[in-house]
Amino acid sequence: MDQSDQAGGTDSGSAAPSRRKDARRNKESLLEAAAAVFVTSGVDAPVRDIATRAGVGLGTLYRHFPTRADLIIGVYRHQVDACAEAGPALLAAAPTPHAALRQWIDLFVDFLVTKHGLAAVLRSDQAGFTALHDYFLDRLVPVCAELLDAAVTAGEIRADIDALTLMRGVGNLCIGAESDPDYDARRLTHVLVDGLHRPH
Amino acid sequence: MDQSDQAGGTDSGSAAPSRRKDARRNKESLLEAAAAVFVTSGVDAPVRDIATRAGVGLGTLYRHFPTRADLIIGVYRHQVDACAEAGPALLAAAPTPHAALRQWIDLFVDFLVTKHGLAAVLRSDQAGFTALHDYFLDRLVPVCAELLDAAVTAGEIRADIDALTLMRGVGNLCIGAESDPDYDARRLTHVLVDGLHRPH
DNA sequence: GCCAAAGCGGAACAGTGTTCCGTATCGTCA
DNA sequence: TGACGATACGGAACACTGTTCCGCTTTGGC
Repeated sequence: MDQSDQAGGTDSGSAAPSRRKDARRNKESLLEAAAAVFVTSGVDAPVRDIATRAGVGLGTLYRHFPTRADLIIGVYRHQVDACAEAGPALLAAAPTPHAALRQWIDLFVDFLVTKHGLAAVLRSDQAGFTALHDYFLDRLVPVCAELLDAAVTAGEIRADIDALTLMRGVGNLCIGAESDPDYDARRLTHVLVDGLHRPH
Repeated sequence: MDQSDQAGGTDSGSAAPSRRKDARRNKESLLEAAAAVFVTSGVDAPVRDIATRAGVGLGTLYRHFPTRADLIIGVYRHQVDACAEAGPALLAAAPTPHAALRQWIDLFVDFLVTKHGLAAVLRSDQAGFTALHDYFLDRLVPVCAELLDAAVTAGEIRADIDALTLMRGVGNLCIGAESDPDYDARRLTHVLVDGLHRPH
């Protein structure tokens, strides 16, 4: 897992990196610790565990990441961005837009099901998680919309499901997949995507 | 909402109703209070709220319902049973097994999306919720399997999705539907069920 | 080296689930 | 009817978690 410059340059809009070296180092430690703890205990892991592993106090954690969502975004931003960027490439390479959509959704599903509890928390209505929700949606929905539009234009699929709804559906289908070998989220998302096909 | 004899006769396997009138009355009060609180605050409502509304102590609540899942089952048992019983009737009445399946799933979806947070907790991996999970599955999966089998036998749908997987998928698609008017769980489940159609 | 600004740590608070046990109530039997 | 054992009651107390707050420390610029 690589998040070597989360605290650094490419922050989209948020606060500039601190001038103080210790602050930058702590933020880095927190991201590393969070990534490790997320793997073992899921994204719901106690905040204290993360602070302890990072060797910082709770106040420090909360200053750098006011909500758990900020921490999760920090840890997974790179992977989400990579997924977003894969969309146009797939569209160019795949035989049909529908095939591209299917492959892109596979990518998204693979990402989600390997992050213990992420799909669930993405769906959470708890206050404070809207930032997480919004980040994922801002980044991925436009890509999904592009693929969807292409498939609609090609006459491959029905037009009454918008990108947001589809993304939420796919995200929901991934909930719990990581902790239950009998539940095949990938196959179900395939069925869902198949169901988009124009009835004829 | 009617749960007038939850404490009474048709308990499948669990403890016999208490000989003491106060105990029976308290159990009844708790079910009523829980039903009311679930409507306003969701199935995640604080246990204390339920005990307070029922006018009993926490110990009493926990004695009658050792886990939140037991309480939820108590409150919704009748509706789950009704849904289960509707399956064969639909199969007999609908023009095709696939149509029956679709209607039955609509029934299930309507039930879930009107119970604030139920779908989410159904999917929860937290210890103690397995009883809830199991109750729903024990009751509904056989019905779903019957509908599914009929549709497969009729050659209407693919055979590689089992009832359990489908039920989980549908349940997942319902998560969050009650709190977000833009998310159309019913339509998505239709797409999913459409996707079951044999590719030709 | 000095100092204001920035950041740090963790105690303290608040909300929740869960346990436990002294006390009150019930149903029964003499 | 009165007494007695079984049953159930209530809520204080504990454990765990998220979140806030503030006195103290460290840093970087002068």
